Amino acid sequence: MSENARATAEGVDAASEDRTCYCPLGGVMDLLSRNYAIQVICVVGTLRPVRYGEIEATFGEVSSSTLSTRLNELTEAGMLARERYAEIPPRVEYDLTTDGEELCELLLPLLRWVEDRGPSEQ
Amino acid sequence: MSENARATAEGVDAASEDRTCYCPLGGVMDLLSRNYAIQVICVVGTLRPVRYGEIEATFGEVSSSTLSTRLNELTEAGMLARERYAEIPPRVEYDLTTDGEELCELLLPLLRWVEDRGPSEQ
DNA sequence: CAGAATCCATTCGGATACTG
DNA sequence: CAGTATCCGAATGGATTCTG
Repeated sequence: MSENARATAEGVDAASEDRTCYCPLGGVMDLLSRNYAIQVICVVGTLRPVRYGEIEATFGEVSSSTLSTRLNELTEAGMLARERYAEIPPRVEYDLTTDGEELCELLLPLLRWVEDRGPSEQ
Repeated sequence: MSENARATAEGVDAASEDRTCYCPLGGVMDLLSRNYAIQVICVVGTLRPVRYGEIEATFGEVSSSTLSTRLNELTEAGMLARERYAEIPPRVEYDLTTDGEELCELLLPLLRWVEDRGPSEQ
């Protein structure tokens, strides 16, 4: 979107036409609204590269199925890269892709801001 | 665009030391993961002050119940302020609170980034 | 106009159990 | 260790209807 897309009182009637529409969120926005998705990005970005177990430990309460699903979704969306090492015991490392890095840079400030205000009194 | 998009790998690496736990997402994170929540913040931030009908028009497809719910949640969370005018026909204007402004500043770059990469990716 | 209330299909995610 | 598969209750959000 461009800076000149400024909204004025007159822009009201053109609301349904010209104006930037944030509605059709891409698949990424959709993914980010899933449980722990944003946190996963940030955890990987903070501990990269990081193993599955570490991520799981970071969120003590998440179920493996949920975390696994989130990891797969973000990997398929091109935000995470999964490196599998043929060792015994198996080792898998997650890291951010270039896109993931960009996203993480945008997400970390958000998370920090949320933390700073603490558990708000609603 | 802004220059602060230059955190680079250094910022990420530096954070590798601390083990901040992002798990306990505050109520705000929870709200943001709801449908259209992030977009609502950004739409209000862009068109402020904005009437209910305008917001609804911006998202052509959202149902009034969903939008209304989101608006209430964000208002109660202190991100939005609702001003009701005793006129006929009734007029209600939504605006960002101070907190909402801060949040919007963090969210807009995210939305722009998502838009820029488009839905064509993968 | 700006919603609130209700109903309900769909989705989401936790628990559990099981593999390579 | 690093997941996947399955089951199922909980939460979500759309459609519809109604109101000040």
